[in-house]
Amino acid sequence: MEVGQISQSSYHHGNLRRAVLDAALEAIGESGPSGWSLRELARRAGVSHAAPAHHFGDKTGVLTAVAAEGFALFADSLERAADDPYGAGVAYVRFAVDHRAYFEVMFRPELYRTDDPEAAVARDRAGAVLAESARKLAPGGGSERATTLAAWSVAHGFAGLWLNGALPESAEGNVEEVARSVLELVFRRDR
Amino acid sequence: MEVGQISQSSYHHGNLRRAVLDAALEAIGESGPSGWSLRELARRAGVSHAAPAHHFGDKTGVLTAVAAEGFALFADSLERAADDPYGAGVAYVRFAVDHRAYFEVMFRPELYRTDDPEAAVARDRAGAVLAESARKLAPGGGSERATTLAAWSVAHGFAGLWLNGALPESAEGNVEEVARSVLELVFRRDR
DNA sequence: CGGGTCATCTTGTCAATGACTAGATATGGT
DNA sequence: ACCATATCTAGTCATTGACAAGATGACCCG
Repeated sequence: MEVGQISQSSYHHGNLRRAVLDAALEAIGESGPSGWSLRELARRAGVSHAAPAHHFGDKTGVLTAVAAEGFALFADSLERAADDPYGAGVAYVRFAVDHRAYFEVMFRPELYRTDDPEAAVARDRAGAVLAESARKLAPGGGSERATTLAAWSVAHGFAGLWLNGALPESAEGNVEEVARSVLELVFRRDR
Repeated sequence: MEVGQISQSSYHHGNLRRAVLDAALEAIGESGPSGWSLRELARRAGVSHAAPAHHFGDKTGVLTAVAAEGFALFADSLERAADDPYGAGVAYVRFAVDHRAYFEVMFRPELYRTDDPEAAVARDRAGAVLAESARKLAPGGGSERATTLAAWSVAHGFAGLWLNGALPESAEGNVEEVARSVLELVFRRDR
């Protein structure tokens, strides 16, 4: 099962599933989550126009796989930073910036099958880390739910605004630096 | 605002531009910002398959018009609530919930022509209200920019999370009520 | 070695779509 | 009454997503 550069000219690709996913991520990065065609992915991977559908069923299947892989990577990132809620918030934004193609699909339910088992498992894993972080943020107290939502919202909102270029000139300079100064206000409130 | 039962069978529609826009908003509400075709809009409006293109140029043109109209309505909503920053935050979320179809297009630059004059004017108008509100939130102080971004992020993020159904069970019950409790934490910090 | 089995990939096809062209029809100004 | 122009229709083409049927070769068992 070597993944390698085997079979440049062979009938069987060797790792077409991976190649199509990579092509999809590239295409998403260039023109958004739906600015490409299955046939374009096939061309990028150098295979026939129907080959991608064999591995993913249909276009939605490709996006489902992207979302599933994205949530898995996302959960990994969050877990590495989960000691401190503020760190998790920074990791949230950093993931969105560093893995834009994944992020842009993950939170767009109309694009993929949200009930896909693999996607659901990964999403729940990420959700568990967020919930745990939130519990550390607001220990006890009636405002726990609100605090949780506020923290999640500020990270998600900043990431979204940055990704779609809505931030006027604020994103100039180091994104992470700006993100930190914003997140601090909510994650490290002098209550 | 029935534009008219005029000309049910006439060659000219009378207000096709409006009819296509309404059809687009309806379609977006049902299946997302790109889950429809120009020809479907034509069918909904009862005109030929090429009629919509005459008024909007192409599919991107329809989305551009939706975004422009959306930003105009958005600016109106914000202006009505601009006295108090917290009220503006609530209006922000309420607009997203009440005018979901508009909102889902407005903050997705890859879908439309962001440099469209009409869209740009409306967007700037909304931006000005937000900036003004933010100034009231954090009068002076070096953290003004961070506070502004945090407030914007929390409203935008909550709206986005609610719209794509990411909030676990928090959205159960009155959305506005939950939104208020979240926004309060950032907009009315007991500093 | 040899044959069978099956996932992988290709070729062929079809309806739907976006975009374009040319033409038909109404509207309003003069 | 005439005509310039905006509005809408009919026709066309390349591209696309989805599907069906067939070709290829990897792997297994003897």
